[in-house]
Amino acid sequence: MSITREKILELGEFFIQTKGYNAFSYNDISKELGVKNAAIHYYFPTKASLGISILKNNILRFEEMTRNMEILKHNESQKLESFIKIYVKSNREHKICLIGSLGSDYITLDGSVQKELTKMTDLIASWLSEVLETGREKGLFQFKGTAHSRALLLLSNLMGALQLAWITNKNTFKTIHTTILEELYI
Amino acid sequence: MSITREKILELGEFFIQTKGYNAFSYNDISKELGVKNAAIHYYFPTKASLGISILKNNILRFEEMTRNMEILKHNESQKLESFIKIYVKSNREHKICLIGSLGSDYITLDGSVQKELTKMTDLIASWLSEVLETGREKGLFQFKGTAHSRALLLLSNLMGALQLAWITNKNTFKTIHTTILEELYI
DNA sequence: TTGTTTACTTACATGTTAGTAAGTTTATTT
DNA sequence: AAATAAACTTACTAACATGTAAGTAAACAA
Repeated sequence: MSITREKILELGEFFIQTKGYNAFSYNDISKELGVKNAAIHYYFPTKASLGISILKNNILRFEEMTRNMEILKHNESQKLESFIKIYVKSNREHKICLIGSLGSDYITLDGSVQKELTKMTDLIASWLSEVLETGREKGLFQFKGTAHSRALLLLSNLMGALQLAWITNKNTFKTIHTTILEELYI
Repeated sequence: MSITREKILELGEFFIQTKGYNAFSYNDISKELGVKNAAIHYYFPTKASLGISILKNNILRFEEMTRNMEILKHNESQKLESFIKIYVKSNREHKICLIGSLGSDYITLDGSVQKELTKMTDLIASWLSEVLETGREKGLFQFKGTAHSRALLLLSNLMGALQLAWITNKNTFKTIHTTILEELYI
């Protein structure tokens, strides 16, 4: 409910997606916010607590998004494209995926943050899996293997594509994005 | 030629692939090696210089590997599988890909390290692209789109899969790995 | 044998990090 | 009007980071 708290979460997420978890500090956030270092500790006593809150926030937003898709009666193609749009937006904003960023720092994360990251990843993979399976049954998509393995393939692809785009710049992300869809649609 | 120098490079690479570039310190290396901090600075004055040397080393090893494949007259399937084997090994050793690890820290890297990382990535993508194209012409592989876009897709997939495997543990990597090959082979 | 180079160590400078304790201001409740 | 709670700041600590300067012991070269 606090506006400062919300801004801290927003900035923390931004820094994870740009500099990475281990490269950003409470000072980066406090400077940007125009408060002192200790003010961030007031809301999030430890960096792990901030990490957890950012992830919990993302889980809630993801659940809200998928709930809305059901209400708006999106079909599986629309659902998948909405999901991919998140990555297209990240790429435009020169950010990488939260999962990808925290994933590559996994070992250095506090166990509590690791747990939340795993939870979020499992949630997304499960949802994707269901969308792919239903879409295939309806004849919207075509692919070999299980929907779950396809979901993991897609997720790792989007994650990796954002990172590759940083290194090679150009339109690497769009190239990969297009190739994924070309293969999936009948 | 120096054995200490070689060991520093080895340890630096190991730490990048496990803890990440920003999470490991010269102290991590010196402790492991049984020398003092300043000894690392003797060989690599700055962390960026160490990063560059690790990447240059990897480029040399990659070029040697691909050269050997030509000499041993490997076909494109064998070439591709040798490449993928690097990732299978990384997964077994609980390491992520150098490109993926440094890629997600890209913004925080010194420009000189960024440049070397881009060079290495372009080299690998180009080689992969050629293998895929020739393999397709020979009827070994099947895929839509350009070989270059397929190469980027494959690379981002392998990169992402290693990171996802850390988060979800289980046999995520093998699942993705199998799915990639199923799709590529005729 | 003397000088130089190699491969370090000791010791330190400087900055940054996560985190804490105690105090202050402002708003809200009793 | 007094007490309390929220939202901070000030001021600090301990640890660790990258990096440097100066010294040293051993090997090697002239």
